[in-house]
Amino acid sequence: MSKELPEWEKAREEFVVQWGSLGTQWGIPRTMAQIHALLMTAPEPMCTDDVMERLEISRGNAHTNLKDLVGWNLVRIITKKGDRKEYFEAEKDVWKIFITISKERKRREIEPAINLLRDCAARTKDEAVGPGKDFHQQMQDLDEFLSFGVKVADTVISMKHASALQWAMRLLG
Amino acid sequence: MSKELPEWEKAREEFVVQWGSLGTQWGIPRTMAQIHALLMTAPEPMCTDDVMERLEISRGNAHTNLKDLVGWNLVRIITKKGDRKEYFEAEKDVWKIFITISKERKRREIEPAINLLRDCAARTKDEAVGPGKDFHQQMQDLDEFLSFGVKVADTVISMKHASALQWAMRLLG
DNA sequence: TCACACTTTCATTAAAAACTGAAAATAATG
DNA sequence: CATTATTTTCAGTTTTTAATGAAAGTGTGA
Repeated sequence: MSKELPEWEKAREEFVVQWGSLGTQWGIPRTMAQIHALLMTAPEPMCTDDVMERLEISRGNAHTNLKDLVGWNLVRIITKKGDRKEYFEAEKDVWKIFITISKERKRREIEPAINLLRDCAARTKDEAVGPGKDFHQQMQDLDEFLSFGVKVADTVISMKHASALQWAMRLLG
Repeated sequence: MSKELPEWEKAREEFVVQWGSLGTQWGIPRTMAQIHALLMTAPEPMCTDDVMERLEISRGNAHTNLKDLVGWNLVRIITKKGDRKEYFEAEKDVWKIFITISKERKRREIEPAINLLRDCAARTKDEAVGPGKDFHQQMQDLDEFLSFGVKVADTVISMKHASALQWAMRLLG
């Protein structure tokens, strides 16, 4: 007797697989994106074996990617009493997911870039004319833009969903 | 006699190399990011051979990545009269770069995701209770969030830098 | 129309990234 | 403390992605 999945589980299957492909285009490992999709749509927290079985992947792979997701603060570990296994549960609130990803990307991707730009700007601060000056200016422009973006992001990150929505609605007119 | 680079060119060298590494963390091919960095800081448009020589990469590699950057609208082709070579010039205006990247990412990454979410939501629209309903709701929430984000992005994309700045300043208080 | 300058493609190779599976480490239980 | 359940690591393998370099294609001008 095979497992005849209910309709919503078929849609979920599709979601997981496709989210995985989209992930790779985003530069996110396929398995990580799939696990995230799986957990975002999980009625209950899942353990490593659940994930392994569902996605037909190895223990090492499941483990590593689950822990990476925890490192991204997109997934948290749940323990049930009388059970020594770890269960994993994804944040499902879309606004919270957005905030979390914004924070992490800022930290991992934007801030290192800003550091590089500042370093390059500092090294050329005495260039007064020509290409050297232009280079310095370009580094500074990029730095200012990203730094300003970070400020905006920090503000949004600190907002409640409702306030952010209100604010954005005003923009849309 | 070796080429003793001026100070700003050393900083540029650093910028190109490091921007390349940052790129890979972003999911952008190293060479593509390096070429982009090189062109963003180029006093003059560069031809394929210039890029090959500077980055010590093959013709095929240089060609493919230059054309990919053109496909991203981050670089445009310049022709000089009396010269049949193509020269490449990157957009240097930070705000324009931002707009361009936003547009492309929307098209390549967000819109396909929205399509998937809508499909999954549609397939489960009749689920009235329990996990099936929750799944449907989750797909809808994600869809709504991303669609709203696209609207905001479209508005920002259509704004002049100055207006966007003014608007953001208001947010920052 | 031939030769040349340049661009594009693509089969092959190289490099990087992701995944496996099993062993080692850890920690809970009795 | 010994057993057992579970997590973590990692050397080796597979898969994917990127880069090479040479050949094919294109189009311009003599």
